[in-house]
Amino acid sequence: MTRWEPNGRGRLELAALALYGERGFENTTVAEIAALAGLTERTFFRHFADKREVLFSGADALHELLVSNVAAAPDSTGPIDAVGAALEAAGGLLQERREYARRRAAIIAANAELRERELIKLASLASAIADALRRRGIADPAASLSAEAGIAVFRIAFERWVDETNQRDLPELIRDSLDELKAVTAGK
Amino acid sequence: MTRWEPNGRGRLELAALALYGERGFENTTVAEIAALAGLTERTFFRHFADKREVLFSGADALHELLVSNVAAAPDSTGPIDAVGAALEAAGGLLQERREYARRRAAIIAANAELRERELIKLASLASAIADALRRRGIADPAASLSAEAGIAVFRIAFERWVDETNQRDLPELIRDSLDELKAVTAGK
DNA sequence: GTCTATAGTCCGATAGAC
DNA sequence: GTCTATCGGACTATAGAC
Repeated sequence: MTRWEPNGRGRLELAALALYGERGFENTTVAEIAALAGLTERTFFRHFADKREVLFSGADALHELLVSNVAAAPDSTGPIDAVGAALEAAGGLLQERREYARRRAAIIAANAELRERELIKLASLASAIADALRRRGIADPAASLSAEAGIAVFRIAFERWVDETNQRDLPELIRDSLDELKAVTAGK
Repeated sequence: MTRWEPNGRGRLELAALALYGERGFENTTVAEIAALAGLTERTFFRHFADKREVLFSGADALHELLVSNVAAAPDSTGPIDAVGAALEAAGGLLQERREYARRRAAIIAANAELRERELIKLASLASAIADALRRRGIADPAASLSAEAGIAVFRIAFERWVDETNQRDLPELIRDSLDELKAVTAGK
């Protein structure tokens, strides 16, 4: 027997997702999330640096997956395609949790502070991808540009994916989005 | 004679820049900024929605300049080049206020909350540019991608520009950065 | 686990410009 | 009179200090 119910962190994440979804991020207090998870406010802040971070702790796994996939691409693959392939693989994982991803996306889209946090997470992702490209021998600014362009491609594909009307899979949308970027920059 | 010194808003902006620069964003209270400007905390929040916004109110002018420049490009110009030309023109304006721009950039770079705010401003800029492209008859996702890619190009050029060691002008760096993106997406 | 500083909101009051 | 800029004080919640 343990003194506490297990997985307090996970319970806090679930409680936050539920309350943010029901009544919105702004109309939810940390005390309410903690109470729903059977914990105290203080414990919430031990697990998460702030009220927003509770929605973003899963991002680390995605982060590492992307970096290792960029590193694992064949030597002959150019930077933008190495990034594209890594994004498609990550998109495959998100595809499997589509309902969760869409609920979370709706919560974030509804609040400016959460959108800010999401953008800085994506920026740090771009920075990590650029590092991985540099380790492949790609010089700057090509490394930074490929990473940033890749993130832009991902964002636009993701937006289309969460659109109710769109039934296509995320990896497919990512591939199309990258192709479209190539067409645009080629002056088509 | 007026009851108040004129231009309270401008005084608040100057006071904030000075204090954020001296002691950092986190170690500055709104009350201190207001006191330095000869106003009260309450008045600060009438002008600016929050403590960060005081650094970003100049962004609106840049916003409109970019949108009108995208709209003004010749019909024959493709989307990515219309965006590129608009960014170069905006870069020319920043070039004229280099010292101010660099002081402000250093303050923002030193604080995560300020970086978040900057990213969301750039995202809204990208969205406005995409709108302008759509008004030129560019369909999505080409419009969104051109706008987002343009912002990525701008960010990377701007980073290089604020680098002490780099003596090149911002418009020139923007042009180079766009050329580099074209090379990367062409598979070079 | 308690205490506290500070961001940010709300209601209202006041004073000058037009 | 209307409009706009200022100030006062009380209030809640976040987030960090102790």
